[in-house]
Amino acid sequence: MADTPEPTKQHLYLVDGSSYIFRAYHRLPPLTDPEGTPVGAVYGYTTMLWKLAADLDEADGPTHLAVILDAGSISFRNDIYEHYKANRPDPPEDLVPQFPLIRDATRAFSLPCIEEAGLEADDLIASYAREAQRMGWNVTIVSSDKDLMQLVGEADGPDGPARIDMLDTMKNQRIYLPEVAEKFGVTPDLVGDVLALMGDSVDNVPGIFGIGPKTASKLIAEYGSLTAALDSAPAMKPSKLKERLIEGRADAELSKVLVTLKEDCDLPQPIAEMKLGPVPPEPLAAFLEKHGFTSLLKRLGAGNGSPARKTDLNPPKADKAGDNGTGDGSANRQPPPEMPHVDHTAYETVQTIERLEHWIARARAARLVAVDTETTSLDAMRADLVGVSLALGPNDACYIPLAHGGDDMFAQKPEQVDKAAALAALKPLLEDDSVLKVFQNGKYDCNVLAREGMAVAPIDDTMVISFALDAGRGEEGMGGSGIGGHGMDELSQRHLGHTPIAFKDVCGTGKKAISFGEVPLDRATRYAAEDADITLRLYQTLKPRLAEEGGTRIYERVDRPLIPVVATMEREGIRVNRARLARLSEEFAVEIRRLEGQIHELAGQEFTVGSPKQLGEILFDKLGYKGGKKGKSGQYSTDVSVLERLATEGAPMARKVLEWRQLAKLKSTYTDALQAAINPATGRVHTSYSLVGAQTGRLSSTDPNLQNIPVRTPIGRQIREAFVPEDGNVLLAADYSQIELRLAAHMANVDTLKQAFANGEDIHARTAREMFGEVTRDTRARAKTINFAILYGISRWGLAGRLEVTSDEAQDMIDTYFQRFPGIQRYIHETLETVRAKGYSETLFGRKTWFPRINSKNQAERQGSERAAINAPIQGTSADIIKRAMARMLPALAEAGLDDVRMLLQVHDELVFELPEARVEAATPIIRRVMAEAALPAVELTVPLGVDIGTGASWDAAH
DNA sequence: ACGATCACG
DNA sequence: GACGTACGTGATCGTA
Repeated sequence: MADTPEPTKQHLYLVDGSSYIFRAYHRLPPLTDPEGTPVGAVYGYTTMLWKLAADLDEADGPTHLAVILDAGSISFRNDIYEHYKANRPDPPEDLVPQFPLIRDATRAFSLPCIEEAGLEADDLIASYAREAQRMGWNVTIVSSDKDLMQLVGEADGPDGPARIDMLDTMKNQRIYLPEVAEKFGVTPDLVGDVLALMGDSVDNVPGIFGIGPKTASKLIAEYGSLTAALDSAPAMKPSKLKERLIEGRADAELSKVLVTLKEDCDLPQPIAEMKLGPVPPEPLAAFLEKHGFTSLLKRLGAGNGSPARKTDLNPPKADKAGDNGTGDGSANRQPPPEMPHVDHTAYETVQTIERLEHWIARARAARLVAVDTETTSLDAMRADLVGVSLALGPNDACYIPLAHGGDDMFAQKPEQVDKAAALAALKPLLEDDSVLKVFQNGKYDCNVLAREGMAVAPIDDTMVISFALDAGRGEEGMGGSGIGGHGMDELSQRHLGHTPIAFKDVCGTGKKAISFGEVPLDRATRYAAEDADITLRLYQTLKPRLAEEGGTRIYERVDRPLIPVVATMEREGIRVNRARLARLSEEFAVEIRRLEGQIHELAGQEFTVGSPKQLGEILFDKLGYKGGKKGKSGQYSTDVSVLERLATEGAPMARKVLEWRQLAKLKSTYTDALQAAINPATGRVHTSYSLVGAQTGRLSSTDPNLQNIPVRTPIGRQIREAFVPEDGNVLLAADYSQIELRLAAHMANVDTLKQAFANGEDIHARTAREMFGEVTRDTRARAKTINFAILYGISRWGLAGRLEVTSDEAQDMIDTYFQRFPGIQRYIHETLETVRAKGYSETLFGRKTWFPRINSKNQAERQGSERAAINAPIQGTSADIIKRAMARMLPALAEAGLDDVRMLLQVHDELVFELPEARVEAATPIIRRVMAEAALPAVELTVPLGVDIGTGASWDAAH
């Protein structure tokens, strides 16, 4: 900054090389260099160094810089505690050869690289940081290791305060006191105490068992230190926590020693030698050349100089040498062309109709515009439109507020274009056939805009593109959100190296959350325009990959056409009979209370029946039933299989609990929740389908989930009776019969099974005949189990458990199956070979599912991936087929003049329609044909696809 | 926030 | 030598 006092303060950057490389490895695609050496992590590391070196001259950039590495896996901490870091898995195979390359890369930049046997990088960093601080320098630690957060803060130096902060280059985030407080709830000097209580499973620091981050922060904040907390334990009121603190004291004290950084190491190299200057280009060029980092090489050449001279590297525009080249998700690809950094100040707030017309005209001319809507709710059927943002190029984006300032008619509202006028102006653009609208999760925006009277088309969707390219590649533990690693924040992080403004930072969370319409326009613009900006950047990054990586077929022919179809289904919704649900709720409540009384009586005490923990203790400890098995959580298992067994062994309580559970489930999950889900405006229930929720390509359904409405028991089926058509209409349910087994027969080319399907046989009976020689209730049921086991990737023990036979007998059955149905074994083998080699499986229509853990050294993990990989092509092909049917269905019906047939629901192999009773006869053959022929012409199956159709006055009756 | 449980294909 | 055993989902509850 111009007003920075001279001379500039010295600023030491300490790069935690070891931790960076691990994170870069997991975040970046598996690039290889021309010789086939894996270099993805090294590439990430190199771009980061580049950027840091280029920041010399920046206001807060480095004047001095060093990379600190771990010398080995053993440190002085192992003398204190032999298990320290003992549960670290070996690094992945393709990361190992990259470790030495880190030193090469650092040397190529002519930067000092420091390591010391017996010391961890953290200790060296701590010692250097403190020394620099004593000299009055500022220090930035480039790492996200939480242990290092202990160092953050200011100390008095010889000429004013000297500050230590951290920089997380993967998240592009500075870490200072507020960030530490947010993570640990305490000041940095107490971070070690928190860590000592909570432990660290990655480093195998024990902590105190049963105390996690939340409890640890609370205790330390409350008592002021670890010692004080431990000392206060005996005086606490009796509780689990008190016991744990007393029993775990030694563990905590040991942990404290382990997490405390050694700040007085001898410094292997003087700090003065870390001065950052122009980087000599020759060694760097040689390194970049050797590993095929051509885009960096080009940048080096074009800049005609070193990365340490920022001005040499960059075009005149505000284009810093970028952290946006941190990977693009595919092997052996060039990083995308450079994009300028996201610049929030470049965005325009559109507040007049003239400026709006200007943007619309530019969008028309560009023929491509990224669009994002801001609303009051995540539920597209209840959301009110608050504003729209548009992006035409990087940093070339605007936000058009439409309803900021709340509902209060008299409140002072910010200047904004009249909503009706703005929408009228936008409508022709959004409906223009010749202008492509790009969204991130466009189904949502299209539904919101549809409710404003707009049929937005054509559209592209970066989330759906990402799914076509990278299903299964997302981070672990992303399930549940329904977007499986394809959300905007993850994509931006992964492909652009940029962390967008978080919604919660704009609107807050919990009770203090405000609606987007309450957000001041400047902040709203930064957030909203950034979303459109990023969507456009993602599109430019991801779209080219479709063609390069064979994703076009699945995206253009299956997933993309489905977006408006599913959007329409969501808007249709389905009618439910509220009174009927309410009556069921009441009946269930009565029965639940009755059962609860009986259960308490049998237990001889009151307890929470819904608590598996308490129930287990009652059954196995108090009542003394045998065979209680505790899982890894130390709890008895009380699931159906356990309770069924107890019931047959004569435990009356078990049967009662099973009934209680069934009713409690039906009431809370269905009869109560469905009533609450009825949309007051439409009187119907509108689920939300995720197009990217299931890695195999299936849809998933949330809010509410209408894909798991009970059907298997008579009592549960009563809930289906509450799903009804409008007066004069009927519901029609059409489902594929045994589609996955049929596909398995085709894909594994099993003649016996194919013939059985061609002849319309009962496939489980046929299997029973082949395997056991005769068809009885029992053999058919066993055959059915075995058929499913095959689809899911069989193991002798798994089958043995289900059939209640020994694992030897199960093995015999598996052998027999493979013998009677040759082809299955070969299919399994070949599928696994391909997945191991390529990393992904493919459906008949070319949908990829990635299995990053298929070659894991962890056997359980690997075998899990293997089973999933056997199933994915079958489940995924089935999903492709019904999706193709859905995309064709309404046009086919309309062509026959049946435009009053509404498609409402999809349940994996079933479609549910609502139509006038008089249309059933005409619609049935069309629906059957579209579904049965959905694979054609792309794939000619060697088995017929059977479709069962029924109609009725409720979903239950339609089956 | 997470595990246990259970609803579906 | 031990591990832990069927694929894919989402909602609810109790516990922490």
